Amino acid sequence: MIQKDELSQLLREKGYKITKQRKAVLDIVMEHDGEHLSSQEIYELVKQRCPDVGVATVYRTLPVLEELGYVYAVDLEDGCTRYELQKKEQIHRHHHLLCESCGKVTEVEDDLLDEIEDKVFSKYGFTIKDHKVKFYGVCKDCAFR
Amino acid sequence: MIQKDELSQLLREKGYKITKQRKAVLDIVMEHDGEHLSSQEIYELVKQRCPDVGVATVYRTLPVLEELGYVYAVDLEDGCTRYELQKKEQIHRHHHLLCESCGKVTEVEDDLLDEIEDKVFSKYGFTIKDHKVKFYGVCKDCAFR
DNA sequence: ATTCATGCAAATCGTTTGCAACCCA
DNA sequence: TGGGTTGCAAACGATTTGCATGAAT
Repeated sequence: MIQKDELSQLLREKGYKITKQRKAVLDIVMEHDGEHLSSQEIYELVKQRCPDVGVATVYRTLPVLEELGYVYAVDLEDGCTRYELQKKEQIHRHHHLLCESCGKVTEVEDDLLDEIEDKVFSKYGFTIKDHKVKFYGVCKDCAFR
Repeated sequence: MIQKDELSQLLREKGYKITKQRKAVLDIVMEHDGEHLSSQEIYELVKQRCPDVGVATVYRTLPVLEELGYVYAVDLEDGCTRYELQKKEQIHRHHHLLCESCGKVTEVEDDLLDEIEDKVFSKYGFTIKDHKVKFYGVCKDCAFR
């Protein structure tokens, strides 16, 4: 598939070697678009398909995929690192809504941070490349209980 | 001091007992206003003053102080939970700028999220109570290297 | 042939927990 | 008194590391 060739190329560009383990990890993450799998969960899914893959390899692969722009880490406050597929079209990652009542996590595609990012640059001289935004509150379903 | 009496009252209201350990932890955090001490660092500072305080107590106290509104946790991506003094006047906590070059952390007092918070409510029915915002990029000093 | 990547197991490290002793209310 | 709190040490769990083997270039 096209994706695979792209992965090979990106790996090559950064001086990384092309291995079946790296392809396997990317496959799993791509097949779970829209989810926030933890490193452990990714490991277990990879393991189902390639039983001879070790945990360490998965833990070493994820940051590589992040560097290549395939995934990014999210912290959903449950004590582990989770990863999401990075959509190509998006420059910035999206925001997350964390419901304090039911724990549900909702994605917000709207960015809307341009104003504050401009202000941050003019006031602090800080050039923003990316952001992580989490909102805490109560989701629609829980509001009526 | 006034603060101490206030702590006692808040603890009492929540059904917690007033102990010298809890006062000691709050003292340390208040004396380090503007810093982002890790739980471990807070423990060490408390320990200097009260050598008989255990780690577990500090780890159990910090979430209590957070519940009372004295502090809040920040994740500066270095593998540990850090705490900041919550300023009374502020409704929301402030944002953080993380320089990818020198690692410096800068605070941004401006909130400027009203627009997006309104939009999130009207679009998702999600009632926002608080937020955590981190910006990644390059600070002024590093921009010229 | 080199160099980097892997699997395994042991090691790390921040944080949590069980429990008997303790102390505040 | 009685139940929340504490200190200690052991337990935990996610992640990392050392190292010999194995695969990619």
